Amino acid sequence: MIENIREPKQKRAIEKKKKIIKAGFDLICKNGYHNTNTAEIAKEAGVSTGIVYQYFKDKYDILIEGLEKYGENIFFPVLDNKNIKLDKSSFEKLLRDIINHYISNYKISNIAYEELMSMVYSDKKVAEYYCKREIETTEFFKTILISNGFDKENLVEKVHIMIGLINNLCYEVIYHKHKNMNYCIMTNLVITNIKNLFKKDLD
Amino acid sequence: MIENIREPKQKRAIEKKKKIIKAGFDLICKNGYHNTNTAEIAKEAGVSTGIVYQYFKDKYDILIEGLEKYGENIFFPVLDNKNIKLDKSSFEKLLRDIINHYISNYKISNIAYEELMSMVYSDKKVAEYYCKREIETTEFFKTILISNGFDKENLVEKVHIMIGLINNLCYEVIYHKHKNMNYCIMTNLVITNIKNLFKKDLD
Amino acid sequence: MIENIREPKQKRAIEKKKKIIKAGFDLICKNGYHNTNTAEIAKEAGVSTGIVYQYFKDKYDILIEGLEKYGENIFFPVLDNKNIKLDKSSFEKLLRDIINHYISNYKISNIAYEELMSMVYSDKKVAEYYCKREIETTEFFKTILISNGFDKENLVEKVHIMIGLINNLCYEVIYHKHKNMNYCIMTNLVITNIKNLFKKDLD
Amino acid sequence: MIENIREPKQKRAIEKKKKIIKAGFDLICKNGYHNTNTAEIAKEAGVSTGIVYQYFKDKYDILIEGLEKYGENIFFPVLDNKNIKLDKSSFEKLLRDIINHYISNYKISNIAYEELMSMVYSDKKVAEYYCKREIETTEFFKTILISNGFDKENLVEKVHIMIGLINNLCYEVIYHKHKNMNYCIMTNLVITNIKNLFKKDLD
DNA sequence: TATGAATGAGTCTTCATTCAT
DNA sequence: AATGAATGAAGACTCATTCAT
Repeated sequence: MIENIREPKQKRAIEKKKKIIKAGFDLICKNGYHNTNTAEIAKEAGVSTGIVYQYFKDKYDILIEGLEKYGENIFFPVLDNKNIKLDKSSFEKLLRDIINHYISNYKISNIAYEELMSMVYSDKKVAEYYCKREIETTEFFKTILISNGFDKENLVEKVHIMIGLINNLCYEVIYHKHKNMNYCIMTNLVITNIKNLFKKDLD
Repeated sequence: MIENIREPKQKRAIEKKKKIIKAGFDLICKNGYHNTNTAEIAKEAGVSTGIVYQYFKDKYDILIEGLEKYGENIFFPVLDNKNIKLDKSSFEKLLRDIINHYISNYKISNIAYEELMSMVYSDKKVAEYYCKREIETTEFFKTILISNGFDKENLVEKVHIMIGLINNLCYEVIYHKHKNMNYCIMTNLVITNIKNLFKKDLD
Repeated sequence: MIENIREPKQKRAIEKKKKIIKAGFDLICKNGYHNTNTAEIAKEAGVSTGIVYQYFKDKYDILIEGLEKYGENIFFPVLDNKNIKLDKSSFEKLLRDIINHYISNYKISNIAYEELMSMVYSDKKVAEYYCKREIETTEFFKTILISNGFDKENLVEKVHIMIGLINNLCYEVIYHKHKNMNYCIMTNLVITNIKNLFKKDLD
Repeated sequence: MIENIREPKQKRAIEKKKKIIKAGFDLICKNGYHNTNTAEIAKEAGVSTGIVYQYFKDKYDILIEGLEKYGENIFFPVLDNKNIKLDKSSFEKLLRDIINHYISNYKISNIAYEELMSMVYSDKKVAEYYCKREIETTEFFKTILISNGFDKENLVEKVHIMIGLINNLCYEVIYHKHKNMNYCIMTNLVITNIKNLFKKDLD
């Protein structure tokens, strides 16, 4: 078989491809991969069903491209580098900012988050993407902490734990699956916990 | 409409129903819900497709019954109550036991775990089941800790964080998605972390 | 193949067969032949599914036996012979009695009537039964009229037309599919019409 | 949910849709709704099963569209307006023309007629269609009669009875379920009967 | 006689993908 | 480059009937 997938060169064609990615990714995030069919995607994108298969190998391909393009906002929301100012006294402030940032991002895209998390556990490429984002995030925090004089020893492990704690917390706050939990207290506990991880660096 | 679902009364029939649940749940856990069809389930269980629909409303129903029956081994593996001995000096030992127990259980059923976690994020009833198990586990630890004199204040929140930490750790150990991580160190960090949570109780 | 259908001899067995006929016929009349399954029939009759096939060749057989047993009340409701008194002056009264009798019978079993009429047009045996009832009814009226001195000439044809007129009228009255029709006038017209048929006999 | 039914735009596609309606309606009329499956319809129409569901919601939809398209020839066959000339002396001639027209039409489509009549009694939409046709026919005759100076009083009722008489007669002639009936005499009786209905107008 | 468990062919419907224009 | 028509395999579910006990 010849490789039939075309990379659009013309401006209008590029726009079209983008529209398909957006429409497909949005629908999948909203209704799930299995509940979204290509006809819907084409309709939502305002194109014919046939054209979809000139730009994408298959339905799955749309998801993956969509993920690459929009996934950043959904898994481990990126922080604005410039706003991060960190010294020992402002560490707690930073943590609270991160938590708030995550929560407000998750709130916006919580349906997408659930649908994609589902695929993290069932699809290899989505899992890889999630992992990549996690590593990027880890690296990001590592860099910041190192440049602020934190000890490099076991830093990856500490950051990983930190991210896990934050993620768990935020997920709980957004979906509050457990009725009898006080999120204010939980947040404080998590922050204390993280500060304990970096005790040496903060003293 | 008539209620078509029959509860088998004969011994052999009850066995057959169990076989269907087992076959269905196993296949779903192995290949995913969408990649498992009723014909396969029937074949694997050694029955006809028709009988499946006499004992179950639909394919989904098989999953849910399977989950109720076998889910305990997959989400938050249950600990043998009798082996738990806890005083302040043995707290760390307990944590290590839990972690090892979780890891060895997850190792056995890691494919099932991933497939079901996928549904935790996409299916309401599976999500509810997961949540139920989480609450049961939380209650279990709460009870133990209280009966050993731990302070009740914020105990739910602390245990929840503890479980989150353990889960994250074990997941990472099993799947080690991140190459450059030292699990021994991570384990120690997590244990220290948890001990810090209960600092007051352990002094 | 051996003929497996058993004619029940024991009293209890005969009762059972009757129950199946009643349950089956009732359900078919209520929900239609295709929307009634044997499991329902068995359940409604309070017997097992297996036993059904010892008394009946198949589902269809139940319908036919039911029809033989209960059809009289549904197609061309039978008149009480003894109450019929007819002389020339009371002919109109008789017609009105018949019409009222038909209407009150159809009212009771109108759902059954529709379901069975449906089968009159699609099933050979039901059609035959309907036809048989029509002939019986024709004969019944013929006999009465003859014994009251009506002319035998073309009597079958006249009675057939009469029955058609009455049936149409009653059907319309029960279901009144047409909004703008005055049934009182229609009834009078039909009666006049029938009296015209037998003009010679009534003068 | 997206609206999945497509209205074909290309010429060939429109043809195909028509073919499906024709094939489906013909098969249903021949074998009955329940004895016709979509695969057969598709095969008869020379298309794939998939395309059927792009043009029709379901099998039932095919029937209804077929009915709208071809039902006129089956229930209450339409008369050619231009050929109808009516004055008092030609009334009987008109009646005989109608009867002959009905009989020759019914002869052609008698199997269809029976299958559809079956549905008139079991299916709501088919019943509605039948009723609509009956009303249209009533209106048609009303208009003609009025324009020829017939009295408007009770005209709907009279025409309804007339149509019933004709229908009954023609049905009997086609299917002659009763062996010992003289159709020539019956026809004459029916015509006399109808003329009696409009006695005032014809004098 | 009786039960109810078991069968499996049959049906409608969906949808990713390809094709003709 | 684009359309939308067409494909057909696959899947969930039903139910009349038979079988084992």
